[in-house]
Amino acid sequence: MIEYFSEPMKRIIILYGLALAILVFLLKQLEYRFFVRDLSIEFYVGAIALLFTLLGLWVGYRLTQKKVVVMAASPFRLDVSQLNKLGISKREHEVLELIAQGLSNQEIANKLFVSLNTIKTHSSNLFLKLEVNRRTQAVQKGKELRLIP
Amino acid sequence: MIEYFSEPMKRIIILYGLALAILVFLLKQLEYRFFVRDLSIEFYVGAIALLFTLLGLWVGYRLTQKKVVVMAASPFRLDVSQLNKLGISKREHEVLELIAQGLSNQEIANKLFVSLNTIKTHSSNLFLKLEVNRRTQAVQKGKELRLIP
DNA sequence: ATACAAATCATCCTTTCGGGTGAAGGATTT
DNA sequence: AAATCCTTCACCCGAAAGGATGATTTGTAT
Repeated sequence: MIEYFSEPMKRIIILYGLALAILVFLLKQLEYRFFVRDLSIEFYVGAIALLFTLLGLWVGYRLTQKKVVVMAASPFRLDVSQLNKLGISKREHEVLELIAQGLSNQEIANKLFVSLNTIKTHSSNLFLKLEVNRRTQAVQKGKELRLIP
Repeated sequence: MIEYFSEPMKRIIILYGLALAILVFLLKQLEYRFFVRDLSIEFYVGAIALLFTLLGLWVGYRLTQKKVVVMAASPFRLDVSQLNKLGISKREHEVLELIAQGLSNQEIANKLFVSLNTIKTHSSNLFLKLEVNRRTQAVQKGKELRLIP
C-alpha cells in the first residue's frame, strides 16, 4: 500500500477536518437554537478568518521549521570544480583537511606515513594555489571555497 | 512618533483588511441580491477557511523565510558562561578572534596597538586555558565551545 | 588599603612554519 | 619516446610560533 501522506500531514488534515466540523456545528447551533442570525455577517467572517489564519500560520511554521533543521544539519558539499580550477591534487587536499584538523606538519607526516619534508612541500604548493601564506588562512579559504567542511 | 509596525507588517495588515472587506461585500451581495441564502453554511465556512488558511500559510512563509535567512547568516551566540568557566579574559578572547581570522601574532599586535610579546603572552595563556598547543587547534576548540563564530 | 586579576612588556630558548630550489621515481598523455 | 603531472624526499635559511618565567602597571573588589 502506497503512503500518500506523511504522518504530520495526516495529523494536519485530521485537525483541519475537526476544526471545520466543530465550526459548522457551532454556527448551526447559534443559528437554529438561539435565532441569533442577526449577528452581523462581519462577525462570522472575522471569527472564521481569525481561526483559520492562525491555523495557516501554525502549519506554515511547522513546514518551514523542518527546512531549517535540514539546512543546519548538512551544509557541506565538496566543490570538486574548485579543486580542479585551482589545480589542487588529492594529496594536497588531504593535507589541507588534516591542517584544518589542527595537526602539525609532523603529525600529518606520521599519519600519512611520509616524511616531514614531503608534507612541507605539499603545504607550500597548497598555499601557492590557495594564494595564502599561513595555514590558518588556508583553512579559512578552504572553507569559503567548500574544499573542507 | 513611534513606529509600532514594520513596513512588511503594515502591508500584511492592510492586505488582511482589504481581504476581509471584499469578502464581506461579496457575501452581502450574494445574500441580498440573488437571495441565495440557502447556499449551505458549510460552503461559506469552507470558502472562508480555505481563503484565510492560504493567507495564513503565505504570511507564515514570509515570516519564517526571514528567520531562515537570519539563521543561515549568523547562527552564532557567544557562550559567555564558557568564557567564565575557562577563565578567558576579554583580551584573550579578542586575540582568539583575530587568530581565527588568520592573522599572525605580529599583525594582531599591530591591530591592537600592543607589542608582539604581549600577544604571545595572551596566546600562550589562551592555549593553556583551551588546553591546546597550536593556534589552529585553538580556533577549532573555540568554535566548538561557541567562543567564536 | 591591600589583595587580586588583567594587561602589558621583556628575555631566553626550542620547535614549527614558510619559502626556495633541486631531484628522483611513477603514471598518464600525446 | 618525450612531455607533463603527481608524489616523494632533501637541504638551507629566516620568520613565526610556542613555552617558561619574571616584572610593572592599572583597575577592581573586599
